[in-house]
Amino acid sequence: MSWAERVLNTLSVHGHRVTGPRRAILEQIMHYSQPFSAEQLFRDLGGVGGPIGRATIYRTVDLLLGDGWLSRVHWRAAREASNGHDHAYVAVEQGLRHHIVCRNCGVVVAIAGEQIDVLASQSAEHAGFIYETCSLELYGICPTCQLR
Amino acid sequence: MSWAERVLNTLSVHGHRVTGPRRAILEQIMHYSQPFSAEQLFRDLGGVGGPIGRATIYRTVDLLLGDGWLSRVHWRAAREASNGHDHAYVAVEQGLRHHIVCRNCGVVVAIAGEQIDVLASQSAEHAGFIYETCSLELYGICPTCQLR
DNA sequence: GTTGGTGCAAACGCTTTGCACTTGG
DNA sequence: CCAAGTGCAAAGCGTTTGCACCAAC
Repeated sequence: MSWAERVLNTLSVHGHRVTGPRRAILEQIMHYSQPFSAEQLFRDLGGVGGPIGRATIYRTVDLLLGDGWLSRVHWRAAREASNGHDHAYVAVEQGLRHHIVCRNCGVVVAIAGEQIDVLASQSAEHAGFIYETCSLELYGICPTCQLR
Repeated sequence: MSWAERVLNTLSVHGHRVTGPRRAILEQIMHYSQPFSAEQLFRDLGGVGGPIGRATIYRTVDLLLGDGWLSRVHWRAAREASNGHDHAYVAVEQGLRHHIVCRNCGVVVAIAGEQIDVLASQSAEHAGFIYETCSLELYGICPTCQLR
């Protein structure tokens, strides 16, 4: 079952509707290997005059973000890779909340984070906090860019 | 030497000027214990008609961000704590790049991250990347809020 | 005296909103 | 059926920019 299908199933279970625009948006998101912006999504889905309105894009991105299906990336390198837009998003695979972004080409690779989660929860407790969640963004140069 | 003084020294060394507005902005930032937005900074420094223009706030925040003196926080909880504005910033103490944010009151505590950095660099290498840097945001409930 | 920094106000562009229409369940 | 979802276009608003003036070094 693909990421898009999993998202649709969950939406359905949560009482949301599985609509054409949502299918199209999810499908498009799956094709990205780099952080993308809402505007870029809009453009790639047909832009002005296309079948999907801007508002729907933003509302859907918000929905996905709220349910943890998307993660925001906001460092300069990531933003630049995403055409200069301020907010870039990355699809989140189950259990792979963390990711590493290439500062050169912007490609994103999800990484397993059990150890990170453990370490994070320990750090939180050390500060007296009740740990809830964390988000880690790594930056570096990907294998492909290293060869150039 | 305070954070503001350290920042000013570094700016000076880098060929930037130590001006009144910059002093005021740095001073104000030191007073925050929660993530703050550019707009909030502008308001707290006098707002419209005040001694410092909006443009200066934004330009300075950008400068500080670029040199790593500020860190961006962008999760919903943090944003809400920061009056609903999209971008929230946190002053970065030397070596304490990571921080934990209380989901309830928004208070921020810096945390040491040697272990996190080590783990991050290992994860990056495991993915074939040349590690450069990382940013970790933890979320939880602070000691004070736990008592309520 | 230079040149980087600043303030102002207008321009920008991403995001949100109101409302009538459409559609999924 | 009917509430959730959508499209459109306008409004909103945080952020950037151009330009003349000012002040740090």
